[in-house]
Amino acid sequence: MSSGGIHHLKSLEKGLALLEAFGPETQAMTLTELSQRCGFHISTVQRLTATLCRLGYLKRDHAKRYHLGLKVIKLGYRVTQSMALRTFLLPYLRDLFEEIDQTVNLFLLEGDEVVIVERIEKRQILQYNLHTGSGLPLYCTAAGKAILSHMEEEWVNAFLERVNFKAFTPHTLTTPQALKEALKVSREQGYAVNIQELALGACAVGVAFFDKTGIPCGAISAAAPAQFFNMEMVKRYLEPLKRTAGAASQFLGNHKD
Amino acid sequence: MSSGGIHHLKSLEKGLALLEAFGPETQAMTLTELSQRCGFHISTVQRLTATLCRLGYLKRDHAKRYHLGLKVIKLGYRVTQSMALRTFLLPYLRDLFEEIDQTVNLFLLEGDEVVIVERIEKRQILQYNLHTGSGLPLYCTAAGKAILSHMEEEWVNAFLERVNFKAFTPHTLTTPQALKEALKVSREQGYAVNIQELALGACAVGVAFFDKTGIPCGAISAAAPAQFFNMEMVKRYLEPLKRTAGAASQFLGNHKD
DNA sequence: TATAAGTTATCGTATTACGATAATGTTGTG
DNA sequence: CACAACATTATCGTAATACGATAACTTATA
Repeated sequence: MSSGGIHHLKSLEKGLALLEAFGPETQAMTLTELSQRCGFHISTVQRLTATLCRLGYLKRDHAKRYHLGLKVIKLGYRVTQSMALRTFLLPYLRDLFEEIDQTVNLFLLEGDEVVIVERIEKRQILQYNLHTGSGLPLYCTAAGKAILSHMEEEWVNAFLERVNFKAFTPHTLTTPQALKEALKVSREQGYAVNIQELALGACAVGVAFFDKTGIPCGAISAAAPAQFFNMEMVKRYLEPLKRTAGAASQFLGNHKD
Repeated sequence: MSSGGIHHLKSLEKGLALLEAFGPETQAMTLTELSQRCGFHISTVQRLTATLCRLGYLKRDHAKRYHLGLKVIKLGYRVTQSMALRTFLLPYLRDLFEEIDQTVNLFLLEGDEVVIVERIEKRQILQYNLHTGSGLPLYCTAAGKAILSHMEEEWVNAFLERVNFKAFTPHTLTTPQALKEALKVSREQGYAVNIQELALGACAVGVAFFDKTGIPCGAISAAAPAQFFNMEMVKRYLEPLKRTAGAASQFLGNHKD
């Protein structure tokens, strides 16, 4: 009984941890590699992989390396399909995209990051490796800062305690002071901007929306290349962004989730 | 020890089954609903949901209904990120999209269906609810028929035994005979077409690719609205499609997975 | 071919997940 | 408002199962 609640279903937790061990750098792993990476006994990994393979969540190649199976994608797809907010907002997002002709994102707060739940991407030379499911830090994204700016000070302070600032670019805010100041401005303005804080060349404007208890739980953002980004543009995007975020808040307020 | 292999990690299997219980029609479920739907004892469901909530795979709203959590999306995202073939093909697919200016799809065979692994969608009036992770039948998709057409006859016969034909449109092939004939033509041509067999107004051309053992394991397809679709178009798309599918086959041949 | 490393199979034991039941909380109805 | 019906949470003894050590076997490496 190590951590957390009273019910602990170990093998379920371990099985999911095993799936989470895979990533861009670890596409294929052998039994022992998995055992080492997860810190599980090799017998345990053997049982886990056997079960997961049988269910289609893992595949094994002829070199006895394990890969994630397609069942995992299908599972991920289930979420977007079974998310009322996303379904509701989809037409609004399409309208927003048509109106501003820039990449638009729907983010939801998940722990200490924002996760892309829907993204309509403008095709251009510079393509980002962002998709539904991508998790991004709060402190260097327009969506994240928009959410933070509406959080209670207590919450923000606790967040600042545990966050590990990383300078993705020279423009990334990496001190609690700098971030707090930026959040104050954002709060007053009702929107947040990200000017090349996460990636050079990438800018965005984000507006938060709120659940029925008034807590910011997500944001809509519009992204644009740095060379086209300016205050005039922000002003132009602001009204449609606020309209879309407002629709989200309203939906969450009426549909008691 | 009901079915399958010797190792059976029940709670892992049940936990994943629980997640799979969610879908467009079942976005939010209570404990007892989940218990009924999955056929698990309520105590079991209680343990499963507690564990999954703690791990972020489920969320519970104030009405005590469970929803899929964002962790599931993130997990799904892991697959596409950790799939060598997809990473390799992405630029080819972008080129293909530019060249033909139609929606292109990368499908992989998974059981008796094809799953979209990557999709570059042309924006147009008619938008389909298809995304990465969508699973589609083999017998009424260009990709599926392209794969089937290169399968050994034995395999196809076994498939025809177990498949449950459903007429999505009046054009859907719903008999083994009709399908077999179509597959014969496809095999000779080296590509398969889907003319409004899955959805009215939707057509596609698909070309299969092969793993290193020569078994067809996926397909590239190009989709177009029915009003624009004709033989001349197929001819125009064929060469770039074959080129892309060829790249996939070559990749799978060299990278021993 | 010899040696090491990795994978699969076996098995007794301690742990854990199971499901019945009871207690508590919630919702709907007269 | 009180009662009933239902749903959720907590408790607990037992049976089952997941655990991990070990051995047998297979595959890579020098």
